[in-house]
Amino acid sequence: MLLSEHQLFQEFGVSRLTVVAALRVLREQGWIESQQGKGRFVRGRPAMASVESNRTGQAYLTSPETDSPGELVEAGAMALPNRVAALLDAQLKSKAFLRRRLVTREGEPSELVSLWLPLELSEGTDLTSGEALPQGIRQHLQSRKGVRFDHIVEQITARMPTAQEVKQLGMPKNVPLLAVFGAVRDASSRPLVVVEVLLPADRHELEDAYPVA
Amino acid sequence: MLLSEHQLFQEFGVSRLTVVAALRVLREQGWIESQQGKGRFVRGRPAMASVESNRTGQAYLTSPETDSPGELVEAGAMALPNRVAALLDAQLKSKAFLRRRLVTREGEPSELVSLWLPLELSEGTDLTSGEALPQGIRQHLQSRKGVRFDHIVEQITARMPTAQEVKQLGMPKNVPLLAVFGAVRDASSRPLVVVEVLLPADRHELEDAYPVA
DNA sequence: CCCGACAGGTTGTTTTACCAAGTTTGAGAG
DNA sequence: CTCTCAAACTTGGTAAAACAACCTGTCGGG
Repeated sequence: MLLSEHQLFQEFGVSRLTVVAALRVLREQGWIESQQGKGRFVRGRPAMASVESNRTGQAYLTSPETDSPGELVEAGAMALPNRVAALLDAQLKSKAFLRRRLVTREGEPSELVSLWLPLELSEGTDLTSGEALPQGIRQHLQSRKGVRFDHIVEQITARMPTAQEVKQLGMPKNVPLLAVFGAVRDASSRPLVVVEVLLPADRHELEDAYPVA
Repeated sequence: MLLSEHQLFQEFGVSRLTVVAALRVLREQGWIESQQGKGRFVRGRPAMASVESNRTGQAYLTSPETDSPGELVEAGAMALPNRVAALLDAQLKSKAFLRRRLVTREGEPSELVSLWLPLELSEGTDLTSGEALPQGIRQHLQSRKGVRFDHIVEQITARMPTAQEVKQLGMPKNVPLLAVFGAVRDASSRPLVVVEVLLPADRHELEDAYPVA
């Protein structure tokens, strides 16, 4: 149990409102809980703090490409796969700019990361060049094109790899792939970019932590 | 741009602090943003509100079993698989209570949901009976055993199904399984329960939405 | 012995007042 | 015409005070 509001604002020489405002922050972050008439109690959440929340789609958009070694395997305008066209609200069989990188970890091919951009969003950016971006993709697009990332709709599926994917990723052909699609949207729900991450299931798994509602 | 604080508290006949408190809630929920000296501006997030956040582990713990038709295929003390033992901080090859249900949708087998409980947590609960629970699992355990769910660590993997799983789920044997492990913990990080959900990848995918940090 | 009223604690919420800090605008000096 | 600067707006934050709702123990009376 915590000290009462009265004790706290006397001890720290501030007003009651200030104490309440501070305790409200703690409550909203989940550290304490309060019961009217009884008091405030430490709930304790060093737990969630030690397990980082780790959303796959997010990571590839914020960290610079130069941080993870890899090789650009494709960059240019391509016809959209159906699923990506749906996520981008685009016509079936229409074209968009594709940038695909094979990321390597410890010298071995590890995952295949693809970025689809509508053509008008790719113009005037460094994404069309063959170089690795020294800046995060999110940072780059927000400053160059004036768009604002707001939220991500993430879909996770599993499927068997194609022959080409087996070759590129150097994986056994009877092992499934984890496929993560992240559709980035702005605040008015307009799709901006789609990221697809292909992970061989024998070498990767996804982990995330979240509070119970 | 919104009306200024001055205009708002005059119009609604409340104090300025009340207006500010209300606007703070809107800001924390992402609807508006405020700039000191300029004003408050609608940011607009009907988007995130329309896409429900949908965590797989969560769903199976809160909704009652009687809501989803299915059949109990296993209930009793079992030796723990290695991965589950690790998630429960238990000794390898130790035993725990297993409750496994085959959930059916539209008359067809759809997913396999397994619940592992340490033996001391299963005592005195209705989970050991063969009946479907009319209450959510979370509700049941919190009231019967006095434990409090705090957060979930979720791992997502893909693998090929075993022969038994192919038979139980009535799925093709060359289609991978999406496996979701949810380790439920209390506020001090002590593991309470592990849920495993097995989803045939040709019929299921996971979808979730989250704000860009 | 039991039970209800009451007092004194707690948090929840609002009001009024004041000052600080950032932005914009326009009047006046040059 | 241009520049400077002050005034008037905005949000951000604190102080002191009051009342409401809730919990818990104590002190009675039955």
